[in-house]
Amino acid sequence: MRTREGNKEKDILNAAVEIFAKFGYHNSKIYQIAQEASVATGSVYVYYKNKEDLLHKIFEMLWSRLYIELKKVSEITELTSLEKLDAMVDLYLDVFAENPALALVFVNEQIQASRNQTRFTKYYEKFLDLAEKSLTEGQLRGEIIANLDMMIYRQFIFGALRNLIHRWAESPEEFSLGRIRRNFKLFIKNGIVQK
Amino acid sequence: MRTREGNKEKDILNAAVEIFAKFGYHNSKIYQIAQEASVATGSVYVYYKNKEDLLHKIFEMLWSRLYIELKKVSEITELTSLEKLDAMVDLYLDVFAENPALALVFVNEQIQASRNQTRFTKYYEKFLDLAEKSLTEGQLRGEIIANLDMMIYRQFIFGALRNLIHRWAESPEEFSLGRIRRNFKLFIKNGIVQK
Amino acid sequence: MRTREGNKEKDILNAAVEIFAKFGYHNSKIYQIAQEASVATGSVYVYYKNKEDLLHKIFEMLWSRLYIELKKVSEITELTSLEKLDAMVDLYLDVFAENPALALVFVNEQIQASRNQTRFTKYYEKFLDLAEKSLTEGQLRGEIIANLDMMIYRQFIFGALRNLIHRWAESPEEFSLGRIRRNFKLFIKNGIVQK
Amino acid sequence: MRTREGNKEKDILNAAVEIFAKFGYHNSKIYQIAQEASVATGSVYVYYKNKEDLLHKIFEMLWSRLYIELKKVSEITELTSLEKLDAMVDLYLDVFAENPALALVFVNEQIQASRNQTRFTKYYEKFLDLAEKSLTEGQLRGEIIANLDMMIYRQFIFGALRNLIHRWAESPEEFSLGRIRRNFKLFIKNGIVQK
DNA sequence: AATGAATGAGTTTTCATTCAT
DNA sequence: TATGAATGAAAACTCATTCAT
Repeated sequence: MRTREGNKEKDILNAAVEIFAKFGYHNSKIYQIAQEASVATGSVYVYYKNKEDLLHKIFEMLWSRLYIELKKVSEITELTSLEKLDAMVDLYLDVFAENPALALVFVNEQIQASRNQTRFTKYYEKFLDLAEKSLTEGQLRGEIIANLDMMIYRQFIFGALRNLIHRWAESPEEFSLGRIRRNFKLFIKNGIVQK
Repeated sequence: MRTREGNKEKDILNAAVEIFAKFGYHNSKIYQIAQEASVATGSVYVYYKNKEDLLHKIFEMLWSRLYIELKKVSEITELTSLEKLDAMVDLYLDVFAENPALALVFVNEQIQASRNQTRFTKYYEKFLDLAEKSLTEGQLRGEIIANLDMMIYRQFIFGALRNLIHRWAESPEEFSLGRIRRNFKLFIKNGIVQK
Repeated sequence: MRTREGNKEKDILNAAVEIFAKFGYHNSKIYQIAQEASVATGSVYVYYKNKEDLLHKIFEMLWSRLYIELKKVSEITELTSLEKLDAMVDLYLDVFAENPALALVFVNEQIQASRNQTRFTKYYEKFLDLAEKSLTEGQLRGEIIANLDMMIYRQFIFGALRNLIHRWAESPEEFSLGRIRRNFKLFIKNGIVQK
Repeated sequence: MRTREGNKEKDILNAAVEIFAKFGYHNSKIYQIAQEASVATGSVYVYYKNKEDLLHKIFEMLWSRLYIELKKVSEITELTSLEKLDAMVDLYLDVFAENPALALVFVNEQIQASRNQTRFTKYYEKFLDLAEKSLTEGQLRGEIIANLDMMIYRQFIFGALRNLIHRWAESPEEFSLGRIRRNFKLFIKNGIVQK
């Protein structure tokens, strides 16, 4: 619970992030969110249509941020495709860095958020498409192996990154973001085989 | 004693897997599971304490199978550590290969299954520990790079694998297991950089 | 649970007395009674129509015993009416003396037993009627005060006796039957005023 | 805030008294109570934790009233101990006089109310202790026989009174409170023996 | 007669959502 | 807007009773 200047709509969404992160979407009660936001239960419904809407708004906010950032990165022409890949990992981690609760909701409730709602699948695909584009450029330039199964690869790195963020959000002291950042970039590029 | 034509206990568990996979744990109703298993609602409670127990039994069955298989693989002395890593990926995929619904439950409900239940976290850690052991051997033999952050790496591959299984379970025709199998092994070992 | 020679019907009824005494009628489960009687759940229904029937049979057995004993006492012509009153108290206590569990069921479940069943009210009235007859004789003989409101008085002593039996059944070491017997007889006859 | 025309909390408790009196605690359904109180089923749970809580609140209210009244009586120094005893009988009857349903619940559900709850046993004991104190004073002043087994006696009169209240509540026209009041006081003090 | 697995009607309780103020 | 009391639909779970063997 926080003292606030008066942006109830934002307060409620932040509260929802905290509560969803703590108990999971289905175990969270609207009155808990209201309490966390220091508003009355009914006020939640002034700003949000229903419980599901809260979750959707969280994902919407998140995906649009991710997409905007990614767009920026993908448009920096000075970067090699491998540098772009690194930059994408960074932006991804940066979005969550300030807010572990948000990371937990993102990781744990993605399935629930997608149910009855194809919007996020699209966002998600758009995001991966953009990432893929950079990689394809890298192949043309000979920086990346030519016979890369992109469809598998993008799910590969996305899953790996998601799981590491999950670990970090659960125990930030054990899995520091810096350590994740450094190693992740190595793994996806070079693998682990001793040459 | 009434007839017991089939194995109701098993039927109910299989039905639960189907229903959980389709709707998610929280959106699944006991009567749906009963119906799917062609038994009365009350019969579910003859064999299982409650809804959560159903989920736990599914995970128990799964993890014990995974662990047994992994143990076997890790004890084959003839394999190099990289071959072992491949074998582990295979066994993991093989467990789910016959049952996409099971894969979906495993991937989507892990968090719910762990709540109020530390048992599975242990299984999971035991599994990763065993995998890690093989990798450490590989480092000693010079097959794997020495400066590998194992703690990050094991979460890296586990997350990647989980996500790929998820994609496959959702659309097996798009993401065939063979394709996943082949590419995954390449990625984790060699990365994607053109040398 | 006991080992028995083979009178299942009786075993089940005794088991019901124990379980009803321990948990109360409504909190008792048929399977508990079956277990206590070392029979299968279904066997209870071989001998008794349903749960309520068990309770009715217990009360039936009890009231018929009480009534038979009372009849005997009331027919002993050598006794004064005050001696008869004492004898009645004794027979009442004697019926329960050997079986505290039975006493508890009798005291606690009387209301439930009477619901949907007027039979016991009749027994009960018959019992009190017979007791009343002895008292009326006593009035004629001048042993008992003439202006006694019998209708109130009989409920008075019945309630008092019931409560004392209850106390005894709950903690026999604190409220011994002998002590109850002795004092009860004094109270109903002489009161407590110092003359 | 929605209108609160009456006092719903009190309405529900009163409704519970009526329904419990009519059907018994275990045969009463929450929706019956809600209906009797003209509220929705869920509203019962706004004011009371669960069904058992309703019963507890009834007993709490009752015992505290009884105890307060008793305290008052016991502190009137002008009364002899026998007069105090009479006054106690009066207060006891007065509490129920206006509400037969309450009397029935008090008499019939005491055992259920005590289960999982020692609070009421304490109230009950405190009540009897206070009554006992008055009697002991009477013994010192020579108003009451010295060799009175108080432990038995207090259970004796309590049981008798309870049963008479029960009869009255069931059929007030047959057992008028006035008649009970008058006779009860005679019985406990003087017994029935013609001197 | 005896069994105990199977049944499903019946009830409590929860909680997202509404709405009068 | 903001409130929070009131709602009632929905679901998990219980357990007396049945019945095929």
